[in-house]
Order: sequence, then C-alpha cells, then structure tokens
Amino acid sequence: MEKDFSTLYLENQLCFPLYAASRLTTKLYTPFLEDLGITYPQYLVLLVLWEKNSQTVTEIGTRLALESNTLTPLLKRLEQKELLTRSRSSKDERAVLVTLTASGQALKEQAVCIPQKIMESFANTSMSKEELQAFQKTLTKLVELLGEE
Amino acid sequence: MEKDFSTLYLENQLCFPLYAASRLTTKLYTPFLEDLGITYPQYLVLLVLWEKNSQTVTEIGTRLALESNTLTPLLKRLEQKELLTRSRSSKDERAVLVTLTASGQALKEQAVCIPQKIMESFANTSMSKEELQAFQKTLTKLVELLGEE
DNA sequence: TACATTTGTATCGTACACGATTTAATCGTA
DNA sequence: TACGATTAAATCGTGTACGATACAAATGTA
Repeated sequence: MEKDFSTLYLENQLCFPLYAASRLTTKLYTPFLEDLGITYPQYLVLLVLWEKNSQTVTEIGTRLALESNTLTPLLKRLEQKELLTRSRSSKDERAVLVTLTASGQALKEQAVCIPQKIMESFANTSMSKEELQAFQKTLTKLVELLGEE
Repeated sequence: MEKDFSTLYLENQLCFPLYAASRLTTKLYTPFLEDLGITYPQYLVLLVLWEKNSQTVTEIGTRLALESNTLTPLLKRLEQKELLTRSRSSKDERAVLVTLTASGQALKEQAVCIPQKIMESFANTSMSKEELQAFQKTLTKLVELLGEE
C-alpha cells in the first residue's frame, strides 16, 4: 500500500498558485511602471504615500508588511530619483519621516490610469469583473488573517 | 472638482493583496522548511521533482514559471546540499537533466506532512476549508490565464 | 552541406525579501 | 534621576527574481 502523496501536488498547495500569481501579476504591471521609471515595490510605497504624505518608515512598513531592512534601501533609491525625502522626525529622533517631493506627488497623475489598464488586460478573458472583485475580497481577508501573526 | 484617485487605494488593486498574501504565506511555510534545511523556492523545485524525477531545467521552469537565470543558481545550491545532481543530457547536449539523489527522494517522506500542517494553521480562523479550496481554484485559473502571456 | 535561426543554459547586474544583529533614542519604573 | 527594556532604522549576509546578454548545440532551409 503506497503512501498518499497527493497533497504534495504543486497545485494542491495554497502556496504555489499564490506565489506564481503574485509574480505574474507583477509582470503585468511592469511595462506601465517602467514608463514612470519605478519598480513594482517602489510603486507600492508610492501608493501608500499618495494616500497620506509624510509617514515614518514603520508606518509604511506596517501598511505593506515590510520591515526597515527591505524599505531603507528601497526608499534611498526613491530619494535618488528625487521622488521623496527622508529626514529624522524632530518629535522622535529615532523615526525617519518619508515625504513626497513635488515630482513624487505629480507622479500620481500619471499613475492613476494604471489600475484601469490592468483591469482591461482581463477584458477578453474568462475572468469577469465580478469574479475578480470577489477574489480580491477573499485575498484581502487572507492577508488580514496572515498579517495578524 | 477633484479627480477620483480611489482606484489607487492599496487594497483596491489586485496586485497588493496578491503580493502580500504570497509573502505572508511563504512565511507560514518557512519554519517547516527550515527543519528540512531548504528555502521556499527550493521546496517548490523539489515538489516538481517528487512528482516526476529527472527533468530538464526548462521543464522545471515551465512548471514554476521560472527561467534559467533564477533556476540555475538555485539548483546549484540544491546540488551542494546533495539533494540532486545536474548533468548534460546525452540526447541533447544543450539540456541539463536534474535528478534527485537518494536523500533528495527521501526528503519527500518528511515533507508530506507540511500541507496538512499549513491547513491546520487556518483551523481556528474564519477561513473554512471550502472557502480556501474555492479560493485556490480561482487562483489556479488566474495563474493559467496570466501564464499564457 | 553551409549558414542563419532557434533553443537550452549560464552569466551579469540590479533590486528586492528577510533573519540576525547593531546603534541610537525613548520609555518605564524603581 | 539612573538604568534596563523597548523601539526605530540601518547594516549585513544569503537567496531569490528577472531583464539583458552570451554561447554552444541543434534545427531549418536554400
């Protein structure tokens, strides 16, 4: 009697489809982001700052579930592109305040069309707008659950 | 009249929840994989090889949507751990055949409990087994769509 | 059969992720 | 008010991802 290994089948695990979907979706965004001269994780940081300017590294990290070891070099690259500035908070010298520059804020105008274009990529597929939205809802719930740690 | 920027809200985009869910799920697997002495992408490669031993780099890459620039160094690390061997195919000298060693095959026995343990992490959450399975189904469909490119 | 094209890996450079550690500032409390 | 504990960033090392490129083997075709 052979052991049952079916649970090890690639698609039967939660992890692989998530991993692949994430990477492939990132690739979908890439051409649009190249027009803006930024990478995908950099885009996420900008999304957070476009929502609310001037946040600390920790605040951005909490929102994206990333820590300073990932964010610090990434933020420095965005600083080099002159999309934001980094400065110690006067209230708490430990905290670094990240603030969009004028061009960082202006980039939002160019980015606003991206979500639309991504949705359009699904227009001629079997994925309906409704299905995508329901899917996204479950995803967000999953992220909340996993994020509680 | 202010422009509508709501589509730029982090959670309203498909990309972010996918990205976060993928990373957080990987973290869920990590402690179990550390017991086996492997990383998460290495685990995925092993899953592919446990299904069918002796595959070329391209075959593994097709399955995981990864290319040789990612796989080659990763496979070399698994070779160093003596979990697999890499050798040129005699039929086609361009192709590299990746074959599990005895210990590479033996590791499957230790890995078989992992999916179960992951599912258990969701036991006391609001995510039911059914919801997870439906979710996984949509995910797989999404991966197929995106993978067609 | 020459030779341009394609295919299969590998290499290189850049940019994340993330565990572990370090350093400095702040906080809590005796 | 000392001082240990906590917190916020940064640094370091390892391991992916991935675009661009290189190169050799195989293939297609005039």
